[in-house]
Amino acid sequence: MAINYWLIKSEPSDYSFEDLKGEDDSIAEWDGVRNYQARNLLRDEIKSGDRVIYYHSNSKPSGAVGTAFVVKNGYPDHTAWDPKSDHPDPRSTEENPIWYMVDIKADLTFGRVVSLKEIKSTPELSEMVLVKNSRLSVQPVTQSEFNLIVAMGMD
DNA sequence: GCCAACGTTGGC
DNA sequence: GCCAACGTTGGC
Repeated sequence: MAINYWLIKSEPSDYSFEDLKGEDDSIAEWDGVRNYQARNLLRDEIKSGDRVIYYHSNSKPSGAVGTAFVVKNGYPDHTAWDPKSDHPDPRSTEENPIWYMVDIKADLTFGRVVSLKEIKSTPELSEMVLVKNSRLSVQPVTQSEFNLIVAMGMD
């Protein structure tokens, strides 16, 4: 089965790509997503083996900084029912989870940031969800968009 | 720090 | 089911 490509956003002051690389095996739970559109992707669409672009939002400059692999399919986000977590949601329970997450493992580290400005000024990338709906924190990208951004980041 | 765009909530 | 109010995201 063909793999799919995604882009995930994080504020580096919250959780950066370097933080991910600092985890055991460079693997982390991608928790805390509290948006239904993104949740549906995490629960239903994003599968182990898929590749993701890691994007730093609210940064200087904002942009893509590396890639990661999905290493675990969607499963309930247990931080939702932990009142001490950063993103508690009392409506979500172990019996009836609302929110989902996947596990990701850092892969390529770009030699430079592929900035949002550069993405916006690249005609081949003008259809990206990132450009059209800047708020979705987990979003699909095409294989050609993925490959082009990697090529730009690794050149 | 400002604020536009967007998603969610809740009154009716 | 509409929509105003509110909260959040994220570029700038």
